[in-house]
Amino acid sequence: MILLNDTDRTVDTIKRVLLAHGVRPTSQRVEIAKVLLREPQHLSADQVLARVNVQRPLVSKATIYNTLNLFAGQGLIRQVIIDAGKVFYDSNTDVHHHFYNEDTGMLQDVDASTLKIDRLPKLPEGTQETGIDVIVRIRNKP
Amino acid sequence: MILLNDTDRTVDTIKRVLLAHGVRPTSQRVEIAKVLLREPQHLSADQVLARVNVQRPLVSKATIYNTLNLFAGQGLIRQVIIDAGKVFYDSNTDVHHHFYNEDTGMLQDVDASTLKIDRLPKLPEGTQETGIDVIVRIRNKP
DNA sequence: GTCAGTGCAAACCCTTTGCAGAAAG
DNA sequence: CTTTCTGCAAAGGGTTTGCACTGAC
Repeated sequence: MILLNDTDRTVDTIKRVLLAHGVRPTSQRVEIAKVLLREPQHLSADQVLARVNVQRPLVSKATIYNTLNLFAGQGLIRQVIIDAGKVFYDSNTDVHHHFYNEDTGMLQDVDASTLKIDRLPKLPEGTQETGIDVIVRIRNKP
Repeated sequence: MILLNDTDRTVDTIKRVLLAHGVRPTSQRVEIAKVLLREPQHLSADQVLARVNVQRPLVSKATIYNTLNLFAGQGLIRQVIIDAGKVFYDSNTDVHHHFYNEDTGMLQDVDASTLKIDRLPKLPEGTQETGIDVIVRIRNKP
């Protein structure tokens, strides 16, 4: 996981992390990384936009989307797709799964060790696996 | 699974299936069911629209969406969410999982027996499970 | 100086909605 | 007859794009 604690979250460290992932550290990207890499969290693009721009407008919506897609492509964060039109960006890139509460909309981590897939299917000829997404959908008991 | 072979796919049988699932069998719904319940398949709303209206316009886009959501709510079909804005409707309602080929966009069934989840996580307090979605993402080998 | 990155607004895509007319029981 | 369903077109929301400007190296 590429999370940075408070002392690590200096602009210099963040720049180094970005460069290590093949991402040019522009000021906007550093701001976005600062928000995301603070702790394990699930944020929508809109939430990232809001948090980056709390004080004053630092990054535009277009750049938020470009950057989130770039980060995801470089393995800095991970996309979690919940519903049509509900994408979360997960700053925890370790192998893990998710609870999705359909009543509250809340997304919650499921540690890989507590949901064990013990048999993997044979992949179709000529393909390679790029990841497994497991979403356990839950609802509040009536 | 609620699939109907050729001899079963009479309007009367389809109407009976719909009624058994608490769905009023209007002519549009019968047409949509006829397309979906033919075989196990993964269709987008647009594909369903196209197939229902090959000969002549029988069902409008709004009704396609209304009906697909209704069918999914009544357990006649199942939604599979792949990407933001990529929803497929799966006429196979048995417990099973999916391969998603990111290169071709193809969705493929994974039989439940070949992907075994042997340990389930403890659900959060006061919640009940409504389903588990597993998507194995694959890519063509270079 | 050159090329990549950014911001803005418009464009896009898929899905949902409001409402009047049509059909089902 | 009453209620539900359908169709149309318009609205909606989240995301992407085109293009001129800005900033990084």
